[in-house]
Amino acid sequence: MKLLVIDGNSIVNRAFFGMHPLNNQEGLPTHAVFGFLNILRRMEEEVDPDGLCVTFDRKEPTFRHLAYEGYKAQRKGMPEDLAVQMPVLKEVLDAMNIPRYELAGWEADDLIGTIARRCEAAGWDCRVATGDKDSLQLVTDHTYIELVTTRMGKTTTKEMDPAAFREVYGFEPPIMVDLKALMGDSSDNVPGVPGVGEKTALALLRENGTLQTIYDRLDDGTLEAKPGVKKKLTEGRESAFLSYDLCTIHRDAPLDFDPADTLKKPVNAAPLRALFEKLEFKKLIDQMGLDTAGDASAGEAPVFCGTCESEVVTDQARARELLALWKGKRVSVLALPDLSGLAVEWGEGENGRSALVFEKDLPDYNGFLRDLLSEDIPKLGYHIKEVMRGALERGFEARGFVFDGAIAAYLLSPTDGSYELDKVGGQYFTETFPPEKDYLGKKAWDDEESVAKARGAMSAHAALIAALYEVLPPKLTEYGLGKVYHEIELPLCPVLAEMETVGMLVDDGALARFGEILTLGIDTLTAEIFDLCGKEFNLNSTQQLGKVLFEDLGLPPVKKTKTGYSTSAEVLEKLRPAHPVIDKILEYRQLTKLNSTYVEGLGKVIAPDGRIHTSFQNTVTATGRLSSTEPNLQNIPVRTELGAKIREMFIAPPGKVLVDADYSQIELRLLACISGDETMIESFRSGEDIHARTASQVFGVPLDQVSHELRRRAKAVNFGIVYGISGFSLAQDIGVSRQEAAAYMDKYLETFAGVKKYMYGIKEQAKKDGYVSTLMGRRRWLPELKSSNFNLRSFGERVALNMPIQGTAADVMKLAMIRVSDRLKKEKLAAKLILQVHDELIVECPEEEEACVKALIKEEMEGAGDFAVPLLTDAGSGRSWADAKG
DNA sequence: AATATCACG
DNA sequence: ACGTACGTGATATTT
Repeated sequence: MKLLVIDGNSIVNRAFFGMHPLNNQEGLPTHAVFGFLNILRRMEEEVDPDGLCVTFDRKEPTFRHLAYEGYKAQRKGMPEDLAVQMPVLKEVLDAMNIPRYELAGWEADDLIGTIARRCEAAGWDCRVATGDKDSLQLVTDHTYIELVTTRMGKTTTKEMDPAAFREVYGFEPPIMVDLKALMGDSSDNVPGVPGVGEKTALALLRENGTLQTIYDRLDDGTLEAKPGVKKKLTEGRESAFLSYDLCTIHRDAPLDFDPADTLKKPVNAAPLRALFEKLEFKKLIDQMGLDTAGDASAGEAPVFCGTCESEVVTDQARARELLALWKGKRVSVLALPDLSGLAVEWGEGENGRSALVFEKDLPDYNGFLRDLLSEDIPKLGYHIKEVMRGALERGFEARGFVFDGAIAAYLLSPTDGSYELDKVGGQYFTETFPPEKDYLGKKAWDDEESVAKARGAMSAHAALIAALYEVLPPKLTEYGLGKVYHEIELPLCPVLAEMETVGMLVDDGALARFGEILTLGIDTLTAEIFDLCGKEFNLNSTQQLGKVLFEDLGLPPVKKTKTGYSTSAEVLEKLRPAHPVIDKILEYRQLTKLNSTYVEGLGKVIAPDGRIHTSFQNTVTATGRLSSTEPNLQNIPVRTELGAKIREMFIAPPGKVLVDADYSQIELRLLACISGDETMIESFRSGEDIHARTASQVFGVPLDQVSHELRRRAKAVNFGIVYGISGFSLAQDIGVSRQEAAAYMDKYLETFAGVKKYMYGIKEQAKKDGYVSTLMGRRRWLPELKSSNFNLRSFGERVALNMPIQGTAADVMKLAMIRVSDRLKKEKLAAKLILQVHDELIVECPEEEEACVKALIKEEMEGAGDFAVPLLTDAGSGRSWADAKG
């Protein structure tokens, strides 16, 4: 038999800090309960126990706390938002018939220890789910700890059995207490022996086994240790044994516990359903099969299109009738890929109605689209850029969109990653919506049953778009996102649609020839590498390569990954002098990367018109940048000579040229403006070389004597500052000692005092507000800053620093794109914007427009923002991307 | 589906 | 003392 014990306080804390806040409509925070239930359900699935129970701390201080005042002082009260969820969670557990244990004066750890001991006594196995590493001392052959960690918002568990424990710590579980008694634990305010850290403590324990032995030997003079250590041990004796006591989990709590009580029982369905409804955990009701439990709300609150009548339009007369009806009305449009079909929903009194129109069914489908997508019918959409591209591919422009639900949802919460309609609907409404794959999936239209389902889903989603139109815009206004939404994101959609449609011309012949050269090189290198290694293997397998390098050839491993040896370029670079094969492998890597990702990858996506049409994603990044997919044209090589050859393959057609303009150091300029640092602002205003200036200040040499190397280092410091770097990483990056790197940073922040002030100020502000924003108001929420997890919190702090800078640069570029596109149209030029790479724009235009376009694009990019320092661009032109960039 | 690696700003 | 820079996407291997 097996029992799963959940450490209630620990897990609910993980859930609370690890998830985005969630409220029900009454404003009651619910995400801690929601997260807890998710973790509980997952653990139950993974562990598959016979019994289940949950333990909780009581607030009162325990007898152990009283023995040492510092302990209590360290404990902070729970955040209000979590505290109000605790009684709710307990109510839910009761309704689920899961026993919970709490005992005044005893900590959850002690209860768990007690439960585990009694389990073992009864012949049961015990699994403890907790995020608290202190519990690891409980690990035995029959009691494992399921260690729950939340990293970057994702929850994972690691099962710690005795073997796993030894693997990580190198000693037996009970020794953990001895270790902490020596080294202390600042997070729990356990003092330990002052002056003894992890290294010393581990060494002592390795030699002597336990704390008691160490002191016994100290007393009888047989302890082997440096005099300093002995002195510290003598002085810290009392503290050590007090710490030992503080850290020991007591397993003798007077708890009324019998493993048999924990055997699983069915839930009390009706009250549980009522609770979940109050909490708006619609999906849990579904998943736990509570739909029919009780009859709390059966029959009421239809889904938006629950009474919506839908029809499939197949004849022109009906289509014309509908178009006339929609004129001047507001309709929702949900489109299938390439506009091959769509659902149009419109309100009629209480009920919605929807029309489903498919290219294959309607004779003059294109004519229908033209009318529907004209200015005369105001439309609500979802990913309207896709509709606009679809229209352009059919030869006309889509107009009249007044709302894009996907963009609105993205701006409100840009870190969600994806915005499927059902997911967003589930976030803002209590209903559950059918999944998008009902109409986008592979088999969505295969048989009669799927078709009916697909149509229903499309109607429901079209109706949902209208509902989102009621809910999201007020929130955009409330959060100050109106400007970014109306003045940047919406007007950018037609620009992106046009860029994607126009695409970029590729010299496929030259690309293929380049591929042949690469292949020759790859074959030669492969043979040479096999020869040098004395065997053949799959060079693309990092596992096999690792074995060959570090086992067969006996090279020293520099770094490990979780699956074995690291063979990354960074590692290989260090190994270069050690063996001639390393060079060949690096070269092999470079060639295969170029060949498979760029030559072959790009070759596959050249359209019949000889051009590559990327997709720009405008609801993906957390900072407001665009991203580019299928193919990604924002990571075409440029940094190495060979790689840059790929850019020679991107060309203008005969009679045309490419014009390329990029912002010069836009992020650093914005750092200067956002932080208001006088020195940096002045430097940019006077047109200095900022990296040289930085070098001069930081390294203390005259401006005209800054060497190439010093400038390179200063550049790395400047980049690092924008990313919220630590001294360690800077050292790694520029290859100097940690102390040296730290000194550079100190000097930097001394020179640019405004930047230093910003670094601290923005973190404080972010912590207070819960978000950071760009100068235009784009916002990113930072729940990470409240995390108790050091790494997650530090990450949040770096993001707080970086997002306003990277995000403002993204805003500026988006504005520039709208301005450039508008100007080109206004001036009636044939020039077309075809690509954006974060700080770079590319236009294709007739040769005769070259000079004019170059001036225009420079003017519009530089005029896209008005800041304390000028925005400058470098512009060039040529027959290929490689030429234009020079 | 997860991992390792590497391309870009 | 933590663990080590922000933002992306594609490919190949392995599970």
